[in-house]
Amino acid sequence: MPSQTRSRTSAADDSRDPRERILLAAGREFAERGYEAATVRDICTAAGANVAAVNYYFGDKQRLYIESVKHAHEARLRQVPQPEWAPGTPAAQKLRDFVGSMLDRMLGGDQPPWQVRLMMRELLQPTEACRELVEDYIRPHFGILLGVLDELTGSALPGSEVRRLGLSIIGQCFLYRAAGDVVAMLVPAGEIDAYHTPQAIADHVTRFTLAAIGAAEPFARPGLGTVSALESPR
Amino acid sequence: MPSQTRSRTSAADDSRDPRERILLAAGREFAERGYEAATVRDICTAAGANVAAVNYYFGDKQRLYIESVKHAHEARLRQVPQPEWAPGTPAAQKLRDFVGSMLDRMLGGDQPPWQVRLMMRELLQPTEACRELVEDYIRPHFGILLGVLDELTGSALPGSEVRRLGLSIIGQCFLYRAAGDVVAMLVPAGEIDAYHTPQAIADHVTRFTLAAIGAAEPFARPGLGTVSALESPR
DNA sequence: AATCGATTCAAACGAGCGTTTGAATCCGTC
DNA sequence: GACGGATTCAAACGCTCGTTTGAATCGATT
Repeated sequence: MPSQTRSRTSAADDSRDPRERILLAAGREFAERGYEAATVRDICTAAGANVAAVNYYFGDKQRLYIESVKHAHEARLRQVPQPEWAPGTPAAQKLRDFVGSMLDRMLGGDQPPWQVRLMMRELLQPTEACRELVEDYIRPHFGILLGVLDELTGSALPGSEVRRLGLSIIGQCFLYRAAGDVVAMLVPAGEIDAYHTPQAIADHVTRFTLAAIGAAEPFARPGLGTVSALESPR
Repeated sequence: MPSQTRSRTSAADDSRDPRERILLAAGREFAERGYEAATVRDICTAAGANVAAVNYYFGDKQRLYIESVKHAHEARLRQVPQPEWAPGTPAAQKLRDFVGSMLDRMLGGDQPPWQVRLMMRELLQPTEACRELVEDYIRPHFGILLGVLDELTGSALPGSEVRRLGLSIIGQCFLYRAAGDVVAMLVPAGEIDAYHTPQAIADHVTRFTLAAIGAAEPFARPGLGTVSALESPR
């Protein structure tokens, strides 16, 4: 008899280890449908394994979920390492690199988006796997960003302020990942391809941030005042 | 026999109309657990109604879901109308008002957060109810923001640029709503209450945006250059 | 070739789900 | 007070889910 009807999903599925195959299929399924809606039957079918394999290898569905989140997270870390900067790299360049790689990681087409989608679910509605994800993955990245911002502002700002700057940057990128469908509804049809690619967004976010910090020219020089103070023209 | 064991949830539940009660309970349940995990039995128990009431009034679970999303959306529109500005109000003031009311709507404690949470689910993983939500609720608000930004920049920027500015502002606020739990993990414990209240965030986002546009002082005046320039230490 | 633990399998179990049913109850109308 | 439609109810139906079971199969070791 044939070993199994495989070749159900992508090419990476003929991994020798069935445990690995199930983890992959589970990640995809959980990412696409969510924890409740995903069924172990569908996962096992996609992995070319028997229904009982989940319980044999992972105990139960919940542990499979946690393992698949970790697995996707580790795969992502391997795929997109943080950029290394030569000493003397301008801080503005570092910021552009950081934002660009973050957006690539979130939206980039060179890797399947389901891994990020799975992690996104965790961030939006934290379960058990979330804290681990934050400590291992998010916080170190956030720390790098804070370092760049601190350098960029000449260490003139208190930590709390730098953190808020960092969150402002992440928020701008995050919107495209989390609510990309809605963004696509809000801007004219042809504009997405021209002005909302990862590259274009990275340029915009970097320029926006540099201008706010005072390390680049502002977007406009309107004659309209602030709330109470007045601005000094060039 | 007693009419029913009510008083299960909040005070607004003794609405005379059972249909209304079910809609309210369904909104809360769907917001908290998601569509799949929420059960009509729990919803009906919370609403003080019989299980069959859902099918009697709404046909099936999916139609109940769509109705509850619409219901939450309409209630929100009634609760938080867009601020009106007297003629001559400075654009910077309008921006602050807009951001503040958006954050209040998203995070504010004066109204139950489950309505926004329910709508958030729709934005993140659009279903049938999403397009309607965008057209009726999101797009008009976005239009107001674009108007303020256009005024703020003296109509000097093309529409595509203004839209990206608008998305940058929304993204900064959106992060706190969608990933608030993670934000709380990333900043020191005591800092949330001091620097990440709706008021404080609104001030920060407004200042950040005004600085980027050139309508306020930048956050720092570092000697650090842009990408091509070089930085000079303090 | 026999052995034995590891793995795979088809089949079934029990629970919980959304939904249906048909009778009971309510309530305005005549 | 009898009628009749609207509403409520307890009970059950059919289905799918996660999980379990016990036998069949595999593969290295003796």
